[in-house]
Amino acid sequence: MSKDVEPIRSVKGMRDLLPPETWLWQRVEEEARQVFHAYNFDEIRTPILEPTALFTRSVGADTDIVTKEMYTFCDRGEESLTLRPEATASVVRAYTEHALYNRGGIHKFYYLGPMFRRDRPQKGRYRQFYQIGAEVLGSDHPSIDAEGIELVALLLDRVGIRQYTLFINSVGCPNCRAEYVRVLRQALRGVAAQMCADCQRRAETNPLRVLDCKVPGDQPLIERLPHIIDYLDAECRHHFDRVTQQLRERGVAYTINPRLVRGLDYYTRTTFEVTSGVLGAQNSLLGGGRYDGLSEMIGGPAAPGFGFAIGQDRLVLAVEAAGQLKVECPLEVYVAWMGDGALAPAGELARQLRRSGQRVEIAYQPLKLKRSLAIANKLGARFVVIIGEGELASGRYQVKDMTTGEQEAVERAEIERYLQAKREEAAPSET
RNA sequence: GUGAGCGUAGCUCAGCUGGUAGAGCGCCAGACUGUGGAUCUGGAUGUCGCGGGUUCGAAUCCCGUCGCUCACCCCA
Repeated sequence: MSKDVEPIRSVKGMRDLLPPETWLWQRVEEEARQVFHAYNFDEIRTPILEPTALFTRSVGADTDIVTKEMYTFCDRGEESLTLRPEATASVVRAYTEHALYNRGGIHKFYYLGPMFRRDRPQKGRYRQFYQIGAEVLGSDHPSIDAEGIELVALLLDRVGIRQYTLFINSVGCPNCRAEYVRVLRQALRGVAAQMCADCQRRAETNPLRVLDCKVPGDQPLIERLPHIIDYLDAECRHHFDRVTQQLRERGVAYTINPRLVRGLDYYTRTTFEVTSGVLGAQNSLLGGGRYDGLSEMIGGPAAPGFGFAIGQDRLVLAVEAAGQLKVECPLEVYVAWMGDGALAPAGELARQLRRSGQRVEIAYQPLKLKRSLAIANKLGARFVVIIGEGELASGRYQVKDMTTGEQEAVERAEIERYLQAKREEAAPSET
């Protein structure tokens, strides 16, 4: 490392994911894709950069995300662009832009990728973070909500997470929410003075957020505030009852949390969230809900939607804590060769095994056998094939099983089959 | 944006009230010229985050600054 030049570091709140952790990330992504495919969701990929207005209109111009947490800049001094802080708005934009609603039916999308939010970093919260999410567009049927939540439960199960709480609530439609906010403001007028400074401010600016307050002293007061569920109109109430009924039928355990109000403006009716105790203060693992008005907010047609986003950084933390998902990426074969004449034949064997899909490493330069074996051992190789003068002369290579230390001479042409047989006898149940 | 804690070898950390830099792990080599893991021996690596101050002398004390972490806030 040079002492004269200031080393360049990664941007604050953005981190490198290194192996072996990337193996775990891949596993989580593979499980997610499988579950999405099983529920007939298709992948959608939208740009990371969007016009700023997409988010100011959808997420809510007064939310913290828009007012102070977005990476916004002017492109060549002209258009205001923003690194996406979430993906739902983009998916709905794409749905509208390509007039997918004209194709009829219900559209089910999933996506994986980085999002950007200029928060102060802490555990489970980064400025570049990753979400695994899904959106269902084109129907407001309660079955959509129930199926999405069922999907989430299956995915959590697949990655070995069993310790979590699923909260559900309904925030109603704009009509009943307006009524509730009025009642809530009324109720707050009486007690706000006894609450924390933040709540006193929220009582004026965004009374729903008072319900989220974590200050212990405020809790008894919040308990006595009216619940939005009691102010839902008949249709919203019916919708909520159908969703919860279906969750019971589907065997999905949930807890109704009347205080669960999502932070984004576009949510209607169903909201839900999964929290995990292993995540620290940022305990929300995923969240989502219905957003029947979002499409119109960004200039599209009326198009009901439902979706959720899983915080992948947090999901991986929870997967690691649960310790159920074992990820191994074993090196199958290390090819050790001695003498210049052995390089070509050794390379040929490595190429053959690699083409059949095995993970193979080969020494790049001449090494003593002792050194080769030490490297193979460090790399965790299951087998080492040893090729030197004697092996070349006989046409039989030494194959060493690193787990048992046993080795035997195998005909060159038989090596691939031999390794296959050894693997099967070691793990007969796996295929 | 606010607050607290922490910055010493590649990693994890020790270094008491100031006296000139250490351990374990890892890495390299050898004991062992074609046999890894174990053991033993030896070796390399640090502007003690950075800048300033106090002092005969600072990793240690003081101030500032940067970075990381956690929490608040907000949220996945």
